[in-house]
Amino acid sequence: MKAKTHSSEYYRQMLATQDHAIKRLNGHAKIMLFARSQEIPINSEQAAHGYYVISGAVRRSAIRSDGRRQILDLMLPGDFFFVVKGHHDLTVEAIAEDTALASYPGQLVEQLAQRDAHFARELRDLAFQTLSRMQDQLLIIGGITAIEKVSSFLLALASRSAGAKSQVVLPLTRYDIAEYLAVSVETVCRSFTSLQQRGAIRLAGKRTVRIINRDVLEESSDHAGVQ
Amino acid sequence: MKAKTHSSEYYRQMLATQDHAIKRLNGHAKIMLFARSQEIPINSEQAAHGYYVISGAVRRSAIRSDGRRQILDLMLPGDFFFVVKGHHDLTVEAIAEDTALASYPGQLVEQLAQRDAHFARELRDLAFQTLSRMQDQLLIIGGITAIEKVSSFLLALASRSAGAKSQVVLPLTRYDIAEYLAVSVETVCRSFTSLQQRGAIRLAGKRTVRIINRDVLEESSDHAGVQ
DNA sequence: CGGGTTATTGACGTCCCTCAACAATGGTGG
DNA sequence: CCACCATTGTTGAGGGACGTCAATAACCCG
Repeated sequence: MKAKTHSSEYYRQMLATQDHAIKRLNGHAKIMLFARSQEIPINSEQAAHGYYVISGAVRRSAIRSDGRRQILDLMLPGDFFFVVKGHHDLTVEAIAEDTALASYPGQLVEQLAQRDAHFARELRDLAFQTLSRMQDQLLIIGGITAIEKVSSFLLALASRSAGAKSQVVLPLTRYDIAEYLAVSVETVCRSFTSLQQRGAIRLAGKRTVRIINRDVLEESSDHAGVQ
Repeated sequence: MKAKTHSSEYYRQMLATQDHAIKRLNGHAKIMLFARSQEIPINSEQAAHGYYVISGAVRRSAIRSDGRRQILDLMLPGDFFFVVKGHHDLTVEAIAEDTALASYPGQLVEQLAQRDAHFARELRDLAFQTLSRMQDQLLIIGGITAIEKVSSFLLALASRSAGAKSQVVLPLTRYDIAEYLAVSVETVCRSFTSLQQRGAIRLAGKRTVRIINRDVLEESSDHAGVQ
């Protein structure tokens, strides 16, 4: 049974619930649907193109010289992000099937920012969102053990995803998680099973994590807890 | 023999050589000197306070729940950075003795940004600088082996530091490097000696690294090279 | 000179990456 | 609908890399 693709109107209604400064441009925003692994266009204008994640997930990643891929940022529903023609060769692509984005042409954003100084300021705050996300990721990756990383990752995901905090639906594969945490896929799997054996989480299906004991999970997320 | 502390006028001349959009506010900028490990004030206004590094080095770091410290960003001469009253408890402090900063009051920056849309745009680009730095760091930390991390770190430092690229003066201790790369201090040391044995670098004193063979160093900076 | 910080090297144990095999899943076409 | 195949997920064995503990050296500054 395949998930039904929603109408453009459906996504536009979801978009209306957002609370960003950008919402003032919603009238001019285009709703775009992406398949898994499909690249988000950069539209190489001068101005930085803006996107808002309605549903699904998006990753920004870079390829190392040795071929490995490192996910640099992970955008979830409710997140806003810019796409600039970076000096590095990094790609931005949809992770989940049927990822819905609202697209704000850089031209329009730039114009409004020039007219409205208050809007320009909120735009800057939006950029700090990205910075904050990357800081969190840096702290997660900087962990010593793999269980530490996976635990922090799950907690971060739980706090970012809307609704019930005790159940997290992973929008990414184990491979994506591995590339995000800079560990091998096998280690990610072993960490999951280990956390399950400790009674911290329970896997309901491959992609759904129920947080059984948050204390144990938080304890595992720092090095003292793992010992 | 202690390095002579320069006059405020000396630093102001160095500041005049900068090429940022912020230079228009140089007249209102204050020159501030910091000792090693001295914290940079946040001035908790609403507006984000701006700093330009004239000489020395600054680190932004966070303390983990297990007590370890992670350096989240490293600012070198020529870099511009903002200090916002972060939701996380992170500290910003000088690394090197006699670190000289130009301080741009958030109030003034905000005002000019409101008057001049072009300036506001350049301000946004300045924020992307920070983003770019953190992306580089994420790629470095995401490396597998320690030698990989140290090699990338040295190369990044060499490309960021002005002047002769074949000689890098480390503004930070081994401990700082360890906290930046998220590895132990001992491993940092071993990586240095290992790179020296391979003929990639040569340690001239504890804090000066001469890059003997850049090819070997670049080869060590990806995993294929380390094998 | 003396004490505190910084830097280096060794021994040891553990964690994780690699290779490998296999299971489970999902989509496609007959 | 089922067979097939690619993708995704899981578990085991083995070896190398790194963290920890420890001792010592080098350095800085009073």
